[in-house]
Amino acid sequence: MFANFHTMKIATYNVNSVNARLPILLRWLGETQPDVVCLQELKAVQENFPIQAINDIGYNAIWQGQKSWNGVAILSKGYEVQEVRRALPGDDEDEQSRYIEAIVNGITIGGLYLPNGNPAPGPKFDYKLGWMKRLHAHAEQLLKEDKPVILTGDYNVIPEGQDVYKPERWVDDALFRPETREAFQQLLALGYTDAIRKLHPKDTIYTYWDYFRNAYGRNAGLRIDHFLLSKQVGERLLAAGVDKEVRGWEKTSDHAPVWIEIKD
DNA sequence: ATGGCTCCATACTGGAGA
Repeated sequence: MFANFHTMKIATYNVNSVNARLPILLRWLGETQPDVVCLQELKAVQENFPIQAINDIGYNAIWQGQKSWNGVAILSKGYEVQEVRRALPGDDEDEQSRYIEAIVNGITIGGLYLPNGNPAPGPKFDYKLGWMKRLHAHAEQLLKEDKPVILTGDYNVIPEGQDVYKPERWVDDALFRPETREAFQQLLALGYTDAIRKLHPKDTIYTYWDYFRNAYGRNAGLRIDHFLLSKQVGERLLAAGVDKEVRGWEKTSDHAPVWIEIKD
């Protein structure tokens, strides 16, 4: 007999402007039908989020916009998106829209857009490390609640050398510096699992290719969009991957969507 | 080491991204 269970598909996608990317976003959602989606880099103020077009294909959403940059959203088809917070705790002065959290089908889902941090060292790198410290504290707090947790989005962290096409070129970059990688490892040490690496420990897997020099055609990429799963979710993990072909579409983002499937 | 490309802003140029 086969086990009788349903699956739930959760995706993350840095769209690099939700309005510039709307045709591609709608096409990808229509083709892949994820149950839950976290979006980053909306690059739209709150009232310019294309909620009508998203509702029209069956998704509901919560989002936190910002003028020009940043912006995050959580979408779902078939589940209520129960908002928990729309900022990362720990700094009331931080006005950048980089974190949103909801309970969806009993799972706490944090959608995040971690700061880039370049140039490093400097104030932007300090902001990145401070943000990671706040994320660590919040990630630890979430584990104390009796709910499964998924923290997903654009981490702007290259975890290891195998996650970048030429690691020696990135040693001084904010995405790959020792402080950044150490902070990411400290998140995992709390008890979170890197879903892609758990299921594909040796594969070369990228989620981002820059717009320059035919980076996608040469597969000169980075793995910087991640799924961190609490133990309760990690035990339910069935599959994880990257919708790499979307990066090859016309007028596409520099990131590709990343997804997991879990038992429901 | 640099620049290549794409997006937004009140725009014919600059900042940010990674």
